Amino acid sequence: MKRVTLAQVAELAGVSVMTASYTYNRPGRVSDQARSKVLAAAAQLGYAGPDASARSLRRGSTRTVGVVLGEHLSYAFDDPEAVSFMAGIADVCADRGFGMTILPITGAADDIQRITDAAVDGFIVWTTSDDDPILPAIQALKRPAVIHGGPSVRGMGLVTIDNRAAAAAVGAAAFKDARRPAVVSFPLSRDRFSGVLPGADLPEPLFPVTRERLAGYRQAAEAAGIAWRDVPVAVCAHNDAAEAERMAATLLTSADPPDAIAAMGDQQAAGVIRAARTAGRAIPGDLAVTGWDDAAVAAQLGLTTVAQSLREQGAACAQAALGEKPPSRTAPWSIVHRTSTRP
Amino acid sequence: MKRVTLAQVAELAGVSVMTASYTYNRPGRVSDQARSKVLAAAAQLGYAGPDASARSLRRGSTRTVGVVLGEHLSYAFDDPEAVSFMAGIADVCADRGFGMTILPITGAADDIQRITDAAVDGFIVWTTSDDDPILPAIQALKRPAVIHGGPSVRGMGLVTIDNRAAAAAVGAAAFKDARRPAVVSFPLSRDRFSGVLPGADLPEPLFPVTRERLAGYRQAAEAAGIAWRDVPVAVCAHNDAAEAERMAATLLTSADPPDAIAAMGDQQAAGVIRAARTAGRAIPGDLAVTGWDDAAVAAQLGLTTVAQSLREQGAACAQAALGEKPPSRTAPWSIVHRTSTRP
DNA sequence: CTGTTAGCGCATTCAC
DNA sequence: GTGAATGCGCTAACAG
Repeated sequence: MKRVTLAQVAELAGVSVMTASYTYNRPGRVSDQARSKVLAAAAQLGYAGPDASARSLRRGSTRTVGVVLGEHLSYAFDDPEAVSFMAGIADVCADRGFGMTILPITGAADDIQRITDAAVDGFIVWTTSDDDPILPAIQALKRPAVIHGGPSVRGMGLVTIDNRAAAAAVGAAAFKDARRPAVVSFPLSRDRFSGVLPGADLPEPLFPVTRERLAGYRQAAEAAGIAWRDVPVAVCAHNDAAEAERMAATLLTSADPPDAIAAMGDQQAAGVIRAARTAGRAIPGDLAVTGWDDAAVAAQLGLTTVAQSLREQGAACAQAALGEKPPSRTAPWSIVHRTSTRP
Repeated sequence: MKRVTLAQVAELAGVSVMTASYTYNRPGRVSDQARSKVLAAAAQLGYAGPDASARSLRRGSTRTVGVVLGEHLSYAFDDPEAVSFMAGIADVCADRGFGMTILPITGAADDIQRITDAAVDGFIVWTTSDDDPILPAIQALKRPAVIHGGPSVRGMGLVTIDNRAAAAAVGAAAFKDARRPAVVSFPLSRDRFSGVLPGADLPEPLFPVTRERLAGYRQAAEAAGIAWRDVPVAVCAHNDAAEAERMAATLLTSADPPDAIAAMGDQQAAGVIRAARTAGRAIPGDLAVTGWDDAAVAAQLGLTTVAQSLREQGAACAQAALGEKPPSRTAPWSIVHRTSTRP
């Protein structure tokens, strides 16, 4: 069973190749008679429509966007934030008749190969670090590209909220009336260091999102009269509830335990809350906690958090990657005050 | 800035097109000298590598698999089961250097168009209904295709567990010592009917997974001496915790409330447990509950459930869609007994 | 190790 | 409303 071509269909239908092509691409420009002959011939030969690769080559576009997901793909799917971002991309792609190709980054050298080989018209890159080698690779492709979160790269769009301002705002809620604030942080760089350090001793974070949020938390701490060197920052290697719970347990059992913890994600905050329960701390009395993203779990737990629509940001990225419009750069956010912080 | 071609690179490098081509595809077959000339020319022209569409056309394969996700794509990403299945696919694709294109199904007529237009070598279809029109469309493409869960379609592979047997087994745990068992079910068909009916009055389910699980629950009920007509089945329009919670609340406040509920997913079971708490029912004393999939939430809630590795099944689907090996058909499962059922 | 030939399957011209 | 020619950018198959 070999591949059936449009030419064979045309021949069997007794029309030219172009008439057959029009039947699929501009049905209106073909007479009913010709069209039905073509369709009949196609059915008889088992021709299911024009070949996608040939068509892409011919028209110079694949009608597909590539979504670059850092680290394990599984991580991306495990992360509800990433997932709703993807859903926003999917909304736009489905509407425009575009496909959406997932380009998983494994950390191996062939990542770049997969990027340059991808049959896509544009790229959407999920938050990564300043030094990620895929960035120059995508840049060199000179196709429309957007980065979500950061970093900001010449020639590529950026869709993000003002992470520093939002962190300062939610940090203010977290650290209100606190004597001993702490932070549970996303990874600083791709080497995935994990451990607790005073804020002032942290190495420079290479993930812009992490860097900005830390800067905002620092502002909030200092506004509350606490020096950054006195704020323990628990750096997680990965963004998940389990590691955050372990980190929070460490903090809470230390000599001078925190009475406020600002996390960087709702999942992390959920882990912190579990650790607090285990340690017998009341929330917010003994410990104020804040999250980020206003996920479902935030509402369930009464978490004060930063609300942003990852879904809308995903949609904005998709539009930019399709070349429809320049990315907005600054997406809206707001603080949702709930019961996990002191009133 | 026009598209740079391999021919231009070859010309600038002073070699034939094939030498340039080999430089990218079989670096070993080219002298160091030629290779560096080609690379230098490419760098000078800003050539980033062979065009993916042209390459796909030429070699007759796209090195990409298509993943067909029912309903809203967002649903797929919102559902942790689906997500770990996707991660399994991604594992295999990343390893083989394949891309992974998401083909979202919106329910509109152009779904089929998107399927036939997809530049993919094979298809993986996430659980759907017997009458889903995309099935014949994919079948007609005569490319490797696998369905997860069901239905079973001629010419397409199937990767699934024995849902009926697993349902009978977990149902036995759920309905142990129960006088009034009930079921919280996935949708029966794509029209998304929602409501509570006696088991015996249900319309024939068109989703094979739902059908098989219902059949298993029926076996379990009858084995416990309860007629299927006496088992209320709450059919949800969607697979999420919130709707399951509402359904369970309805069941629990009815005249003759259940003392055992077998759900079809852990998320649903989590919703049932929330409803039980709200209604002041003790678990498993007043109400036994079972889930499905052994997700993280199941361990947290002490849920008796069916364990299966969606991730491994995703990987198996990917291998089949790549034509590496025929699908296994029957994946392993087991019952995990925890504290949500009577000992 | 390198080059020549010959299309892959289709859609954009531009005729008629 | 239909058709003939042309080439999109690349690589398999063979020579040399």
